[in-house]
Amino acid sequence: MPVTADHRLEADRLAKLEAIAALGVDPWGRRFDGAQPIADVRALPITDDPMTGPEVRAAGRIFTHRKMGKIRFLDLVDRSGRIQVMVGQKQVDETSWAVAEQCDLGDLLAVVGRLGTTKAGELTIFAQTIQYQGKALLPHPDKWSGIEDTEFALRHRYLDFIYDPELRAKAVKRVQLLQFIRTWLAGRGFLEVETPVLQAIAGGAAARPFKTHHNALDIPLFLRIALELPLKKLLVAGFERVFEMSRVFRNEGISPKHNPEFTMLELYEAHGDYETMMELTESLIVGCVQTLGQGLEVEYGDVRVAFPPPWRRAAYGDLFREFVGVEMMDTDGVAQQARSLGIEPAGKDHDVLVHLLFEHKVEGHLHGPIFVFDYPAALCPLTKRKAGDPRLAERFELYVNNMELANAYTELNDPITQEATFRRQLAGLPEEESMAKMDDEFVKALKYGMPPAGGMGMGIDRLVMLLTNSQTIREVILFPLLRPELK
RNA sequence: GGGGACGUAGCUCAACUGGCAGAGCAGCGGACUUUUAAUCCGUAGGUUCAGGGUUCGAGUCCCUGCGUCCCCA
Repeated sequence: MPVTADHRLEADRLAKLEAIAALGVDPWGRRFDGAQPIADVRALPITDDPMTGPEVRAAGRIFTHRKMGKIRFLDLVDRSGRIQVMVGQKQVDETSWAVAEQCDLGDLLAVVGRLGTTKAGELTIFAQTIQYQGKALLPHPDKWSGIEDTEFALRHRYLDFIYDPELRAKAVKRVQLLQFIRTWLAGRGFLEVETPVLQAIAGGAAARPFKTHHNALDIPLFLRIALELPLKKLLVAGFERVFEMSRVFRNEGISPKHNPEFTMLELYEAHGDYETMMELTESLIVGCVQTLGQGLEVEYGDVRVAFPPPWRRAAYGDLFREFVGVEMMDTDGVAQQARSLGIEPAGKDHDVLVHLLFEHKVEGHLHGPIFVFDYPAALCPLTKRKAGDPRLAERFELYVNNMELANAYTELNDPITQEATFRRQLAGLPEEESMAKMDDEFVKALKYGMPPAGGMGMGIDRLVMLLTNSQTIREVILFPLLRPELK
């Protein structure tokens, strides 16, 4: 099928594609066995004479080239590094030279040759044969300035990874972190499970869900906004230690810290509580920091975050008193403080006001890492009340650099209280910000007996941001959501 | 949702107060067997995001829309 060129530059490259095909060479390449990572090639011992150097095989993309008559130097890049290749008309076979003459920046190439240095001292593969591995029909970005335009980069993410090595490195670090977390949790006896993404009731968090429809059943369904409820059903089911690290979806704004789909880790440990979760969370994150091999002091923007344990633990109420200046249980004091911030207290639940004040006046001080524990109970419908003080819930949030990184509870396993908290809609809280969504199926599961448990949830994207010094969530997501371009 | 900035050649960017749309890289043709952003000679490449308006004249000013980014809620 003929390919049509949308642009003169594409037409130039199509002509070369045809020229390569005319040589009897498949312009889209074929299997090439034994390619050594370029970084490994670079580490090989060499001799003074390139003719006696080690024979190497490499495959990659043409990044730059310098043509000098009947000889050309090109820089080949693969996942591991970059190396110069010399292709001379007298040094390679006829077909290889003919192919080399049709090469453009961005094309894919495999090369067999001997490793040595040029007169200028550059480590070089002196090609004996080259195998064409594919054409770039569209011109790649400028070889030195790369991609500057954010929109172009986002719409051509695959190019962004080529021309922004830091972005690529972050993607690799993300994979390392996910692998570490999985291995670490498995080592502690946690079973990784997969629970439904499509749910009849999107519970477990306060967020607006994406809505879809199942045709055969003719029912509305939602994409999950959290992992919590099915995982707790698995505690009822007797799995005892489970985790899931996967996508959740929230139909809300996009910002430097929010992508509509993001990766959440949630884990549940039967017979634990929020204090066991603090220990677990601390060890897990310390392990994450160490696995990237950068020490326990991490640069983030213009601040340093110190992760050596133990981390500070502070009661929500104590922080509230310190930074708001009134007791969090002081109804009049809280209302007065709210008014001074321009928040009208009438018609709002006391605990809603408390948390608004907390967000305004306390969060900015939480450089962390710091565990903030014992939250106002009304905000926590899925959390066990504190022994001896039902106004508080056994919940903590881990703050690092003023950002909520993890959230954990002593899980509420009492179905009677659970049903009551599901039914209690807090005044002053928009419905999409409420976690109280009646879920009879979940309450029923609790009625069969869920063991006491600690549970923890962590935003993986935020963790990766923090540990890779990324200021936006886009930098740690392979393909961030973007409005499609209208044409 | 509100406010601000931006959108020019394939890429990176110029174009003064409104006055002939330009450069580097990439491309095309040529010279060159040791280059390192190779160099040199020549050449081509534009719906200035889209639509409307003001003006003798608009990339530039005004309006609307689209898109991206930033700040705020």
